[in-house]
Order: sequence, then C-alpha cells, then structure tokens
Amino acid sequence: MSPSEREDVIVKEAVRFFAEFGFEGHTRELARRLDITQPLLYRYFATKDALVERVYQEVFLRRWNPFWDEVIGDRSKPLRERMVAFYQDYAKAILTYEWIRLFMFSGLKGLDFNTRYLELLRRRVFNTLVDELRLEFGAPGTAEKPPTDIEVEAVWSLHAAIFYLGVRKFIYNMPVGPLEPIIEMKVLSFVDGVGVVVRDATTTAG
Amino acid sequence: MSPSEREDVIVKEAVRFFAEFGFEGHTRELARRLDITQPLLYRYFATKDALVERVYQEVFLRRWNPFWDEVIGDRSKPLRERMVAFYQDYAKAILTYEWIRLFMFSGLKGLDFNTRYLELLRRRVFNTLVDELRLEFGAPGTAEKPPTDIEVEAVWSLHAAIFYLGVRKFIYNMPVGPLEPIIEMKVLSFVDGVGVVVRDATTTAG
DNA sequence: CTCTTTATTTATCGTATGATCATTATTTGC
DNA sequence: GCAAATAATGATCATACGATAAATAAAGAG
Repeated sequence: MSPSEREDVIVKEAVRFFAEFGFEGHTRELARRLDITQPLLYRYFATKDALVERVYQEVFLRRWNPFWDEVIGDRSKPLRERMVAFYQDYAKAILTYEWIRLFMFSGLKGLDFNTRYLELLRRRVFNTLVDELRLEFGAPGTAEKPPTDIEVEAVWSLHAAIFYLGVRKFIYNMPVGPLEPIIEMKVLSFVDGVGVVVRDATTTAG
Repeated sequence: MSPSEREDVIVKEAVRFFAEFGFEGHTRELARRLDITQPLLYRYFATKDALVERVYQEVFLRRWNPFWDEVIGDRSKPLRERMVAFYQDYAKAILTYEWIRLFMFSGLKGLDFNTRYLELLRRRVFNTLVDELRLEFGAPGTAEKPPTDIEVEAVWSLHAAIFYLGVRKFIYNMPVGPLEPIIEMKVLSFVDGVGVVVRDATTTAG
C-alpha cells in the first residue's frame, strides 16, 4: 500500500477507534483492527500523541462550514426559517458518533480544543444569532448594545438542546427519534420563548 | 485509623480522583493522594472495579431526592414557580464536578448506569412535567393521553440546557455565570415557548 | 536481472499497571 | 502488660503498554 493511502487508512480507523475507547485506547489494538503490526504505526506517526492530534484535525477542523453565519444572517428569509435551516445543517455536521464522543473525551482530558472551538462558535454563530433575535423582537442591534451574558446564555439553551441529542444517542446509547422534526420543534419553541429575554436584556440595565 | 473511617476516606478521595482522571486512573496515584500504600486499597476493595462500583453508588444513588416529583406536582403554587424551584434544587444536586464528570465517563465507557438513571428521571420527573404542562396549557392529562415523543423531547430541551451548564463548567472548563438567575431564565423562557408543542401534541394525531 | 529503496515485520526494551503475599506495626481484649 | 487480631507496609509477580532497532519482504529504476 502506498504511504499516503496507508496513512489515510490509519487516520480513518484511528478516528473511529479513539472515538470508541478514548485516547487511552491501545496502539496494539488499533493496529490489530488495521491488520497491520503495531510498530508500523510509528513509521507514520512519531508518537501516539501525534496520531491523536491528527485525529482532532480530521474531525473538528474539517467539518466547520464557514458560511453558517451567512445562512443565519440572510435577512431575505424569515428568521425562524434560517435558524431551522442552520441547525439542521449543523446537526448533520456534529451529531455523529465520532464528533460527539471525541469532543467529550477531549474535554474530559483537559485538552484546549473545546475552548478554542467554542470561541469560534460564539464569535461566528452566537453573536449573529443574538443580533438576528434582537431584530426579530424589535430590540437594538449588537453594534449598539453588545450581547449580554443572559442573551448568550439563552442561545446556549438551544445549542445545548441540540448537542445533547448527540450525547443521548452516542454517549448514553439511548434511542433518539428522527432528528429533523425534533430540531425544528426545538428551534421554533426556543424562538417563541426567548423574546422576553431579549427585551429584558435591551431595556433594563445592560 | 478504624476500618469504616478508612473506607470512607478512600471512597471520598476515589470519587474526586476518578472524576478527574476517569476510571483509567491508576491505583498507585490514588494511594499516593491518600498517603497510604497501594496494596492497602486491596484490603478494602477486592478489585479496582469494586471500588469504581462503590463510587457510582456514592455519587448517583445518594443525591436523588425522592420528593422532587411532589415539588413539581404541588398545584397550590403556579407551575413556573414550582419548575424554577425544582430545577434550582436539581442543579444543586447534579451540577458538581464529581456528578457531571463521572456521569460522562460512565456513559463513554458504556456502563449501563446512565440508562438506568435516565429511566428513573423520565418516570419520576419528565412524566410529571408533561402532565403539569398539559394542565397549564389547557390540554388533557397524561392519564387520558400518554406523553408523546415530541413532548418528552421538548422537556429534554430544558433538561439539556441546564445539564449543559455543568458540562461547560466542569468538562470544557469554561466560565459560567451565577446559576440561579440563569436557571430561572431558562425555565421561564422554556415554559413561554413550549405551549405550542403541548397543544399540537394533544390536538393532532397523538 | 540486479541494485536500491522502502514498506512491513519480528523481536525486544524500559516502564508501569493491577494484584498478591509475606512481613511489620498497631490496636484491642483480657 | 501480654497475646491475639488486624491495620498497614515492602517486595514482587504477571502482564501489558509505548516505543525502538534490526531483519525481512516487496516494489521500482536502470
């Protein structure tokens, strides 16, 4: 097998493997799954940590869609429609066995990837969402009044509700119904309920 | 030190220890923290797994309040007030470093504890919540029409929003603001938004 | 066909883990 | 005080881990 081909095969299997067992998964067992010997892994990756690093990149950096904030901010469509569309797409990207479990393993191990990813999420998605919700409920934009903690916290509620579908399915191993109608329901009832938060945050001291 | 005293000390430290490192944490390191030798652990617990089992019981079984469903169902008070009170109390019980992290480690390792715990939660809390929300929005009780999947899914949204506060704080290591006002906001905006779900579920085929 | 290169394996090192056993230190009953 | 019981330790076993180095198999160039 050619080096680049072999490397691809190793990384792909490693993603699945570390998602299943966490980063403590043994290189011998990974090699067994690949039908290769364990030392061969060390020809392609200097250390186990180097392979783990590569797995991060493969799973997290590749699945971020840079146009998500544009989808949310496209005011030619109703906000509810945009938000449903975004979260359907976002769910497709992250509600997978590999993404959810690796993200959680990473957090538990104290790696800084979660923090960095969530900073990106907040900057590109949460801020846009707050801005659009402000407009929806007749409140001033975030350029005039920056997002308040409680508004960001409200957006976290929706985000958590959707992320947790993956936790229940891929971490707790519970049955979860079809995602599309569930996500639509979660987004719509969120928007229905969040109005008072936005209005409070933009009228009282904040 | 007396046996029961020593055992308590070991279990208490083991809770913290396994919450930090997961169940792969080494017995030698645990012993070092306890200022005892590693073989002494094996005088009190036959195997490492036996100690892990004990840690589960200590953290999960001891913190469940059997009166929670009564708090939620006490119709002498407004529903919003009851739900806020319940989730403030529930948050105090589970939004701790040990509870959140051990629960997640347990799920990732494929132990069945999560499933069993969440069955208890669904039976005692979610069903009661759906029943009370039905009453709030003028829909028939669950005795007449059992909770639908989409209603339970709606309740999961609120539950996830609150649980995820602990994930952000204790797993992602992110700063999270004061819990009381945040939880109040999450409960109130949830109730504001969930009406349409309950009405849909009880009027259309369901 | 041969030589060079390199993908892959076999054998192994140093270390660390869960667990055991014999021994020592400490407490308890009388 | 003294002896029995037991809490606690020191030394160690069997195994398994990540990693390394030498040997082998396979492929490609000329």
